[in-house]
Amino acid sequence: MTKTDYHHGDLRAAVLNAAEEELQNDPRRALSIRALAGKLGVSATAPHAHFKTKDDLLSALAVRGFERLRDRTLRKSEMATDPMEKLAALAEAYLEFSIENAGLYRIMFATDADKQAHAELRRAARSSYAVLRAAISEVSVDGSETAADERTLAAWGVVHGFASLLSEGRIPEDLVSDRTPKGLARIAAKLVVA
Amino acid sequence: MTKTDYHHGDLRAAVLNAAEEELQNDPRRALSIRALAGKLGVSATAPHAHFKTKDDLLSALAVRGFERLRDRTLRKSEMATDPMEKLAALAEAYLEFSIENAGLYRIMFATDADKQAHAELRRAARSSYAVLRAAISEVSVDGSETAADERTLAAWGVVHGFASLLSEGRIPEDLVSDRTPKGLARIAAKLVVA
DNA sequence: ACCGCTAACTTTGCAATGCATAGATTGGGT
DNA sequence: ACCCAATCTATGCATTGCAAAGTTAGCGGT
Repeated sequence: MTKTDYHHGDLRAAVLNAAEEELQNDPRRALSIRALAGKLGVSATAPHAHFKTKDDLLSALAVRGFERLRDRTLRKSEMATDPMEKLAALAEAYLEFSIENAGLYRIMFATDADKQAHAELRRAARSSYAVLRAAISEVSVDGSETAADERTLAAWGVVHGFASLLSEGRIPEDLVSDRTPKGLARIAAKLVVA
Repeated sequence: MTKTDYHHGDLRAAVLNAAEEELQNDPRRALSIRALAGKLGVSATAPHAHFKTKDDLLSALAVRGFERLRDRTLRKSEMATDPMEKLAALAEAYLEFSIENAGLYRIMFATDADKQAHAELRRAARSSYAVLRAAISEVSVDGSETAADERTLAAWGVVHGFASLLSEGRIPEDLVSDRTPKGLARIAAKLVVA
């Protein structure tokens, strides 16, 4: 922070924080760089110094999201001892995250541009994946490596699918009674482990 | 078609077709009403008469998508007699659709706005769901109704999850050897039916 | 302490876009 | 034959992402 506020201090982080806040308030509304800048009291194009394009901003947000997702699932799964419980806890944490951070989650998996090009983003996504992979390995100690990989992919598929459908309100309430993260996680875990 | 081309004839359908074409050419590029209008040789705001907002256009596209998805999965699954084969065929058709119509698929499940408000869209999505539901029922004749519902949801979750991950290029190739629709469908079907 | 360099920020401008409004055109129903 | 409602055009406006050029200030070397 300087006396005059010509230099913001850490505008990059401030923009990311403001963006997340905006996503919390209105998860489905598209972000606007200019709006964020205005909210922070800087000129409309100031963020451009830190994010060359809007995709860069979205990618940076996605990286944050994957890191949080990893931390959260990891923390929650560590609380369980039984492998099966651990898997269920993982799925539950994943779904909770996708609900509570719906806006961020949407951006994480949005395919608007070539975000998959960002190395850092790939790494962050991988890191989240690894948590799930480890839990699966514990459950299926007898299976082969490729079987575990298939199971991991399937598990991610189910949970991610649930999360997607949930966020779009596309899980009919009359078909599944318990649409809470816990209930859906139970279904997913049962499916994977059986 | 009139002599003078003041009246286009069926601009609504033409816009939808042009949009789909655009999505084929560049599945991740955002649609532009004005660009579509230009492509069709009408004024920039002409489509506005048929689609009050852009969301209406996207919703109409999504409806088309769900109808095609339903037809395609239905046709493909009917070719199989064995219930298990039928399920696998369904999953495969679903994944094929999501790949070949990546742009349309993205819009179908994009949660940019309150598309879930459109009754017609909900009906179309339901219709797709029903096809899967029927196939699941055949597979698990012994289970209870709620079990079948859970399985259906899980099945949709897996397949939709795979499709999403696939479209985002987020299925690591070194983890799963066969990333084709057939290979992934096999994994999904195995998971659901086991 | 001074100076220059560079990153951070502002200003300005442009093009694309969605949308509203008002006006022109046309074909169909009465 | 006539009206009118649907369809399309013309115009204008606000928002947005982005580029280019200028301004400011912190920081390191001398």
